[in-house]
Amino acid sequence: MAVTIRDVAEAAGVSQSTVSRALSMPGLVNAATRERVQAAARELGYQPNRAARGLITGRTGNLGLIVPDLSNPFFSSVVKGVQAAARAADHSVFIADTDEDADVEVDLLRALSKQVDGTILCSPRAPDVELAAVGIDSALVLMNRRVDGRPGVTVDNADGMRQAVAHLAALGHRRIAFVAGPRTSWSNEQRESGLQRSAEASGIELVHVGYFPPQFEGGVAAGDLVIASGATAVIAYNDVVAIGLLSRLGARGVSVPEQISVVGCDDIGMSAMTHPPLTTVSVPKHEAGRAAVAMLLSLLADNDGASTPQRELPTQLMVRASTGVAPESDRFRGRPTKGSTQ
Amino acid sequence: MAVTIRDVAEAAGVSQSTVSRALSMPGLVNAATRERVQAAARELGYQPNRAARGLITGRTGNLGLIVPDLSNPFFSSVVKGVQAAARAADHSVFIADTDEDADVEVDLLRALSKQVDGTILCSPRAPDVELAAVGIDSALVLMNRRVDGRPGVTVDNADGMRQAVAHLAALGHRRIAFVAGPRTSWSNEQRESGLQRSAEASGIELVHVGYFPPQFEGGVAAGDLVIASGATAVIAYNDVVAIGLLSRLGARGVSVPEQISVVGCDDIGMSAMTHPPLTTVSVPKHEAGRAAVAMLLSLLADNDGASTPQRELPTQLMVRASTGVAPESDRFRGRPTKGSTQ
DNA sequence: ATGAAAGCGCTAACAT
DNA sequence: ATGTTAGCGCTTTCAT
Repeated sequence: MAVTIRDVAEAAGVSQSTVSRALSMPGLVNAATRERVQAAARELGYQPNRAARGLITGRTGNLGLIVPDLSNPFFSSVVKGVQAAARAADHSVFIADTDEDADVEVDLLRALSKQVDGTILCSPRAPDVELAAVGIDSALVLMNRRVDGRPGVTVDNADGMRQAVAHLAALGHRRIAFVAGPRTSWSNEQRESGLQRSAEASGIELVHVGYFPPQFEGGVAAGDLVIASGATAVIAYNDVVAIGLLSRLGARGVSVPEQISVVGCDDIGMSAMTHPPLTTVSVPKHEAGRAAVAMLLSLLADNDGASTPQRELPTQLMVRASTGVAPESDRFRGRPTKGSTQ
Repeated sequence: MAVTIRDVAEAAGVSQSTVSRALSMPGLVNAATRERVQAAARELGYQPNRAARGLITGRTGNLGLIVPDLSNPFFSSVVKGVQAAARAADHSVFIADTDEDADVEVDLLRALSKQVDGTILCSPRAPDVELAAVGIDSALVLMNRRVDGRPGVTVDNADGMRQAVAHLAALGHRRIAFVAGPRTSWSNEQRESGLQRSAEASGIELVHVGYFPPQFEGGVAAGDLVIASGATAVIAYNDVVAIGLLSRLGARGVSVPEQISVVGCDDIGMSAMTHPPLTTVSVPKHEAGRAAVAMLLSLLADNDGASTPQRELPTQLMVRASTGVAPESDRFRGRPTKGSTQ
């Protein structure tokens, strides 16, 4: 059996409560006894039983994190940020993956909420009304989503798109394609509308080539539509899609950035390593994760359930080699190429 | 306050113990009362408090999973398999990421072991002696590692390599490069030695181009060495590295598979979507995750701490377009190409 | 088959 | 400043 608070109390010659205080609220005990207790605890290798503590404090010391797809590097970065912040605050985190399924999302949220003090719901796909309504037993912080009445951490997607458009416009592009992500993604919506506004403001023609799964294959599938669109530049919902796009453009023999410039979003690690390296709107993933944890913990600290803090983090365009000066015409299109798989 | 067993007991007009039995060991109570209790529980939305239950049973209902790097799609697949199996058995899982750091690994294992019934340590990088020695409070199952005295789930890496070599040999390749993964990776060691044996047996010359981080950039870095090696085919430690390789080969203007054939390992989703699609040794990731959970749970069930079950899963070569007939000579090498970044 | 009672390890009043 | 006591919600003897 593991060593309990009682063993420590006996070893130190004090009562259980003193041990409890010496360990949790050191200020409340005499320095001498405190040290004696701490020494005994250390010597015996005492580790408080979290279940027992939780039973009385009503806190589990656990956080939940729900993401649409762990295999998307964007989310694994967020996970790492959350993990780090949680560990620093002596909390553990349950991670769940919804496989992009909005229904699973709410179910998981309900299930998790029994076992954690609070949950971070990252890039939820469920509709606003559901998110506003879910009755759960613990705190909830949204990430990459703004819903009235719910605290949340977001990034300035619209400004990222503005930067991207400004960059492409400066390079002479006048017709830009957009490969959208899931319709149910708030980030996609934000990016799409931000893009639209910026394009209008700069007199750029925007071609919406459709909604695609936010995965490599989404980009591959979109590639041919992008080529057919006649655009000289394309902005993808995220880097994973942009990389799929790069792959398909390569297969079709279209060279980047000579014939088409490509811009991604998120700045996942791999995007700096592709050929060519991907120009992308960088999102502070770790920081967003940390911010969400901080918000959750502060919510738990001052338990006035009414506050719904919001925090928006900046985005930053990273200019790399996948974007370049616009080609003078689109004469290259339609020329059969060696790499073509058709 | 949440609804407790006491509320259910009152509502059903029975004692707490009866409620407990009706819910946990339905066989022990009268069918009539059982239904009454279950109805009451359902009506009140009763959810047993896991902390309270854990306090008495000594089980938390939680599992731990430690992986080297969540952003590697291989591990996110494993995670998904583990999650699914755990959920099916009504367990939650704590996931931790070591960032490929062997020291963090053991620390995390110790920390986790206090809060879970058992832990799956996936692809550990720590040395055998440490793994054999760690004294922890809960069960441990290794994955992708075989250590005496520890239960584990592995895959037949050597056979996968044998299949790959046989495939390449049949295509006429006589000189094969190998891009190794981390020296501390057991899988790498298995793949390397399996490869060596198969190459010898088939009279193939094997060129070891060095050890690389198991990431996209590892493959990029290895690319030039592979080209310089004079090999007509290359086998990479895993798919992520192989994809980095593909990228670098493309940048250097070396065409795959015409000039060099490329084989990966793991069969991550993306590998079927690259250009060209990647021939790879498929590893049953989900199944391995499920198997590890099953092993862990069975270990927990019959708590005779002595048994150390081992399970090995098969691997399967997936032949795709990145491998082809060996070029007749290596005259292509050194020719400057448009794609070169040098 | 059911109930009463003890207690898992801990913290939080309440005493001293 | 420290000790005593009473539970947190549940399972599990032990009675009945």
